[in-house]
Amino acid sequence: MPAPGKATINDIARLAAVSKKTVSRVINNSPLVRPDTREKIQTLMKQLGYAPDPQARGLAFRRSFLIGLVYDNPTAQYIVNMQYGALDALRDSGYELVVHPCDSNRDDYIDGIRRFALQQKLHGVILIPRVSEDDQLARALREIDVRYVRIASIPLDDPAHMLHTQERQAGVEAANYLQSLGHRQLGLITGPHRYRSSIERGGGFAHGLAQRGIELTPDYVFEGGYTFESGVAGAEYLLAKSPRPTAIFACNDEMAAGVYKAAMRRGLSIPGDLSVVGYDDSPLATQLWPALTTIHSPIRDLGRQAAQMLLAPEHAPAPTQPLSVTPHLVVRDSSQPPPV
Amino acid sequence: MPAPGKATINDIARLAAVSKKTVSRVINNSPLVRPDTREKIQTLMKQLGYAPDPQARGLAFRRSFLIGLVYDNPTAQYIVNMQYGALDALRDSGYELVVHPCDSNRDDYIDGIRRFALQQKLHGVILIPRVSEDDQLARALREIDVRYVRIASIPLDDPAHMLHTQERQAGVEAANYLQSLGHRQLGLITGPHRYRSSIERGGGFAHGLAQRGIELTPDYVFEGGYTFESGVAGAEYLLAKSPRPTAIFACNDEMAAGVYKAAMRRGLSIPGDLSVVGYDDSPLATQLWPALTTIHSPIRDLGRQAAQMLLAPEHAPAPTQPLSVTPHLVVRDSSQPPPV
DNA sequence: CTGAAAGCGCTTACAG
DNA sequence: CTGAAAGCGCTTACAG
Repeated sequence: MPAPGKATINDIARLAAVSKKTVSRVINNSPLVRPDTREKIQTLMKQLGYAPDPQARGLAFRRSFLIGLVYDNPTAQYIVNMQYGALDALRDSGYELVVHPCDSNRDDYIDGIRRFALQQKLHGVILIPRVSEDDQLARALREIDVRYVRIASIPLDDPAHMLHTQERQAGVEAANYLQSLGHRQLGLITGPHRYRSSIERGGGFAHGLAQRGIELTPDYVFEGGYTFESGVAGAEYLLAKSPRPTAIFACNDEMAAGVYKAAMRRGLSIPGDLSVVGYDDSPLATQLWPALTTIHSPIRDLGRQAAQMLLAPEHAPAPTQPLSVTPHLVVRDSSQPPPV
Repeated sequence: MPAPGKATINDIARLAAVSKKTVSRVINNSPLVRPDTREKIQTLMKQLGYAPDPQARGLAFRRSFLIGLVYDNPTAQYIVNMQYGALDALRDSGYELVVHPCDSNRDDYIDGIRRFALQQKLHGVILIPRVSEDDQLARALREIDVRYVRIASIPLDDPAHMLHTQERQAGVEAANYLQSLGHRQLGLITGPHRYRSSIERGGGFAHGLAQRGIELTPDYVFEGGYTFESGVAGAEYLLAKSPRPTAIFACNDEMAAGVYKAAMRRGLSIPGDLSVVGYDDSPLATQLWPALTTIHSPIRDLGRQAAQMLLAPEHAPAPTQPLSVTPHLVVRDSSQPPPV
């Protein structure tokens, strides 16, 4: 009797009086096993606490049971939620999650990911913005025949490889909300233009306003860097304008926190003098005072869906439309109608 | 000529006109290879972009090249920094990092980790508070002969398995600092008593004050839950006392943010009326206004050291004293001498 | 210092 | 529906 957790396919085969090939069939859910044989084997596996060795299986299969999570530099909360989501889907699947941050500013970064995928014979890879926006990376993965899912704010790839975050739509929602409160003089602090998400969030906001007949002139738009300091700078800029905006939409919460600082320094009260809406619903949002109205994206769901897509059977029917996930506005205490 | 990244030990052996055992010796840095043979083989490996297959190696070695990172529920920033640190040490080592969150409130959680370690034949495991504080888990890992490193605020294990965070010392430093500013009436918001870190941080603070002749009476100590809301509650409690404390030490930044909220609601200015010191130096610390004075711990260094310990040669001399890492106070804008 | 044989724990390809 | 043989890409144990 082998030690618990140490049994091999040979132990099971011997005890079940079948060949190891039959045990293998049970492991791999082959239909070509008589029901009673299958049951006998499954019982035995449970009794011995048997789990097939992923390395041996991987060696024979010529690929591993590892999913890679590849990202450049999102916020900590984003990464962690994504990991939790992916792990939700991988639980009890026999697959494990290997984290692989990278620096997409290095011109050999794709090579690093290729080597990673090749050497570990990854089953698949989840790509998060902004690396997910890189078509060259996607092509490199296709070339070496590694499955991948790209999480992005626009449909950049086949539906089978895409998870769409609908950030533009969320920008529209922020615009509609502020308009409905009665704001007419708005300010926008975007992220860097090289981030597709920034363009979508800000673009959606401007579009939403335009739909309701409010013009957002370019001098009320400030390009930030998704950082606290750039939020401060953006707010300094916008709050010095005349007429002063009564509401500011910042394309992430960190910049929104910067807006708080600039407003407080000027003695402006939030939301009395200025409404602020952020994006991300980071932990910060509820820890600021007043609590921040912001856009919540179901990041964990994204991670779960991405992992599920990678685990789907090889020839499962591909969706005709990219799967997507819908962010929504969370109203807290940083927004109200403009002062009269 | 095999495709790049697809060569095997057999290709190398054939092209070098040696046996694959000799190639294996080069891979494993055996000294039993003639220098010129070694060099010929190494050149060939580089030319073909050869990297040994970790699964095949693992199968033969009876253990994998995976390091597990096991944690319950620390903050996102902590997890991510720990991961970056561990990956710093693993880079180009052939080892990969597999993340494994768990729920230490479930009574079968140790079993889950055991199965994970056993099935993946992990090379080693990094344990973060609070799972690192669980002796039963450590024992379980020892029983199945899996290497582990425990990161904790007190030396719970052999030096070879410990990384000591010196949180008590940091608590003392916070006390000394506030005392030196002239504060005599202090308040303390601790974390939950079931967290060892909370006891050390708070205990160090009280001890530091006592050393300088300042008594911290129990009614000026509030047991929080490391959450924002508990920080608010703690501050509500402390600020209602008479005499009112002129400074509060919160055992993490999230609770310190809660103190901000409570103070602002009461119309107290920070740091004019109340000094606040936090712990963690989370992103929040610089995004609050005023920026928070807090304790910075080199989490990434911790992760790096932990991984290095796991990679150390099997019979490397163990340290006689646990390795440790020293946090330090970062003074920002939330602290100043008490009002006169 | 080097190598031929056997084996790690699985699966593939084939046969029945 | 089931199995014997060969192989995945490495290392161990042994021999020289």
